[in-house]
Amino acid sequence: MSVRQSLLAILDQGPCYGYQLRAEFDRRTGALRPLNVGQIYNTLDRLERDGLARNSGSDDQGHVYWEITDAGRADVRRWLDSPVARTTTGRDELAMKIAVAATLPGVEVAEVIRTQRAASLALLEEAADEIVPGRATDAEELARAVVADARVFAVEAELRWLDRVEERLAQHPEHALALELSTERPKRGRPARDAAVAAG
Amino acid sequence: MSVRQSLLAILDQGPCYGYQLRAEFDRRTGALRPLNVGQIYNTLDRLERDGLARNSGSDDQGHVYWEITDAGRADVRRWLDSPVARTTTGRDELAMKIAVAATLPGVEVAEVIRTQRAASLALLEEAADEIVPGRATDAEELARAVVADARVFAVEAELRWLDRVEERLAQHPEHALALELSTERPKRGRPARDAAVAAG
DNA sequence: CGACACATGTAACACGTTACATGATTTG
DNA sequence: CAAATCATGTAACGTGTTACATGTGTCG
Repeated sequence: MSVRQSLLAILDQGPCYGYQLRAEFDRRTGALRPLNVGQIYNTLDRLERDGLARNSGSDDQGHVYWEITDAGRADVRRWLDSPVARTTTGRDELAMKIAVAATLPGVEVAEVIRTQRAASLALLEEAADEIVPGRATDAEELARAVVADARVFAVEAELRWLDRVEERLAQHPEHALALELSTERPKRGRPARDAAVAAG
Repeated sequence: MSVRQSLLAILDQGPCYGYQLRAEFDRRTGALRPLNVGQIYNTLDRLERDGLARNSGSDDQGHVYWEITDAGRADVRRWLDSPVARTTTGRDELAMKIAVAATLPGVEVAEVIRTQRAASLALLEEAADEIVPGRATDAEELARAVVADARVFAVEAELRWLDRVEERLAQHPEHALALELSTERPKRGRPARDAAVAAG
C-alpha cells in the first residue's frame, strides 16, 4: 500500500512515463530495493482504475505519460497528513513466529532465537556498510541514508527484543511454557450469563 | 506468509478443526490481534492445495478435522530452523514514506514526521497497558507479553529513528533536499563503454 | 421465540511480486 | 550482426483480509 502511494506522490510532481517513475522511485528511496519495472505498469493501471491517475498521451519518442487527477492529489494529501498505521499494517512476522514457537512442546525456542539473532547480527553488519555517516551531500544520498538508518534501527530493536524474550523465557523452568492443544471444547449456543461475566 | 506457517505449526501438534485452530492461534499470539475466522478455512484450503495438510474426517459433532502431512512437518521444521528474512519481507512502509516525502518539493517533511511521532507516542502508551511486567504466570500470558514487547520495541525504535531523520534533515538548509523530477533522459540502446565504467 | 456464539465455508479483493513477451535503439 | 539497455505491457500468483451466506445449538 506504500509503493502505490509513493508512485502517486511522485506523479504529483508532474507527468511521468513508466520507466521514469521507477527511476524516480529508486533514487528517492536510496535505490537499496529497486522496484521491478513490471510493477510500475501494474500499479498505474490500478491507480487509473481508482481514478487517481490517468493516461496523458504519448511522447514523440513513444513514452507513455501519466498524470495525477484531482482525486489523486487529494489522496496524496491525505497520505502525507496521516500517520502510517503500524498496527493495521500486517502482522509482525517475527513476533508471531517466536510467540508460537515458544508455546510449541518439543521445540527449542532458545535455538530459534539464536538462529534469528545470528541472522539479525549479519544483517546489521551488512547494513553498516549502507549507512551514510555524517552529513549527506545531496538529496539522493540523504534518501539512502534515511532508509538505511531505518533498517539499522529496526534490526537493533529486533536484537534487543530477542534479548528480552530470552530473559522472559529464562524466568520459567524448562518448557513450562509449552501449550498442549487445548482440550476444552466450547459449548455451542448462546453463552450462559455467568460464563459471560467470567469471560468479561 | 506467517499466519500460514503458524497454523501449520499448530497443526503439527495434532489434528484440529477450523474454529479450534483460530482459538489456538489467538491464545498463542496473545490474542492481541485475533484472526478473522474466514481466513482459517481459506488458509487450510491453500495448505491442502500445497500438500502440507489434509482433511482427516469429521467429528460426531460435525467438526471438520485437519491433519498435517509429512511434507507439512518438513515445512514446519524448515520454518523453525531458518530465520525470518526481514529483508525479503516486504518493504518498510514508513521508511519509504518519509524518504519519498523528504524529496518532495512543497512538502514539509518536518510536519509529516511530527504527525508520525504523535501517532507513535500514542501507540506506545497504548502498548504500555498491554505489556506484562515481570514474570508471566502462564504460557498464554507469556505469549501476550512477548508480542506486546515486540510492539513496544518496534515503536521505540521508530521514535528513535524519527529523531535521527530530523537530525539529518536539520543538517541541510531549508528544503535543499527536494528533488525535482529528473530532466535527464536516458539514452536507449547499449550503453557506451565509458558510461558503463562511470556507472560501475 | 429471539439473540448470540459456535462452526463451516465461499467469493471477492487488495497489494506486491515475478516471469515472460515484445520491440526499439545504440554500441562494439 | 550481437548484446545490452530502454520501454511497455501481460498474465499469473501469493498471502492476507473482509463480507457474506448458512446452519446449529443453547440460553433467557
